[in-house]
Amino acid sequence: MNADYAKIEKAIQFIRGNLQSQPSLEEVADAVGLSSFHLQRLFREWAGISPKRFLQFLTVVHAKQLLSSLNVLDTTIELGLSSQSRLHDHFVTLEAVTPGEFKSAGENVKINFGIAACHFGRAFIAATGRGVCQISFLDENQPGEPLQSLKQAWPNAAIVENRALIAPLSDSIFNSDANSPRKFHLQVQGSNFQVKVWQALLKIPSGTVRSYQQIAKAIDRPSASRAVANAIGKNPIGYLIPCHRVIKSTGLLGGYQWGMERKQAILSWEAAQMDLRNPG
DNA sequence: ATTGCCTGCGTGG
DNA sequence: CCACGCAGGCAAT
Repeated sequence: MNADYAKIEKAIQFIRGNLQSQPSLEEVADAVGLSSFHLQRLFREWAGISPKRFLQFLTVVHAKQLLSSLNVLDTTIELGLSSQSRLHDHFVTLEAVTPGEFKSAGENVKINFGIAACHFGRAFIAATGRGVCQISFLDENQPGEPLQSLKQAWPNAAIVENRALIAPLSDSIFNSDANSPRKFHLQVQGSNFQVKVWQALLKIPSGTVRSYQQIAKAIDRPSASRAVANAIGKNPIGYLIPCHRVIKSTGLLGGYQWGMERKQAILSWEAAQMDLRNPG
């Protein structure tokens, strides 16, 4: 299931680079190095829908629709009220610690970390006794980076690898099904502003997106879209804090610290799940 | 769909 | 306090 992601990523990369020419399935398959039949099957297994449908989710038009359909309802945003359309979302609580507080109180913390395969590549996951404190997707060119930033964020902690502990955790994060949502507790450090932003992200339902501007409004700092973007870029807990669900107001994706293809993949996958459940 | 100009704002020195 | 850089926005093309 995970080795597939590499292929998916390649396919997305190719499509993004050739948007204007609307590549056919065959061309995409060619670029990835698979037969079109194989690629078709791969998509179905990975996303649950046909490639054609999936590729629609990659377009700017689609993203714009998601943004504007929300605007019609309300732009000032009550984040998180669309609970009926919520699917495959986790219930996440967040415990925030300022860097200052951490310095005095946060010693003798033990952190377990591990790397596990998931739907979107390999994930680096770390947790204290109190909760998850980091989720990063592994860049195979910089495999040491996540551990490095973990150490930097928690300089006084005892950090140990514990695959046996992390593997089931990873499983429950990435493989929970819509009918049995899991509960997670997160432990993060950040400035007040950053924490506010991250909390706002938690209220974006799976399968939908918001613009940076909308998040800025939601935290009552309507002109701070840029600062919001910066804060989002520092999100230490990928996926569970769904920073991938924030895009530019133009419908373009904006950036992603773990790679644009991955952002696109996660968004499209979530859109696909939504689509499966709620066709038409 | 692409480019370039402009901006406000949190962050770190 | 100031300078910096940013995962943005918008208008012009």
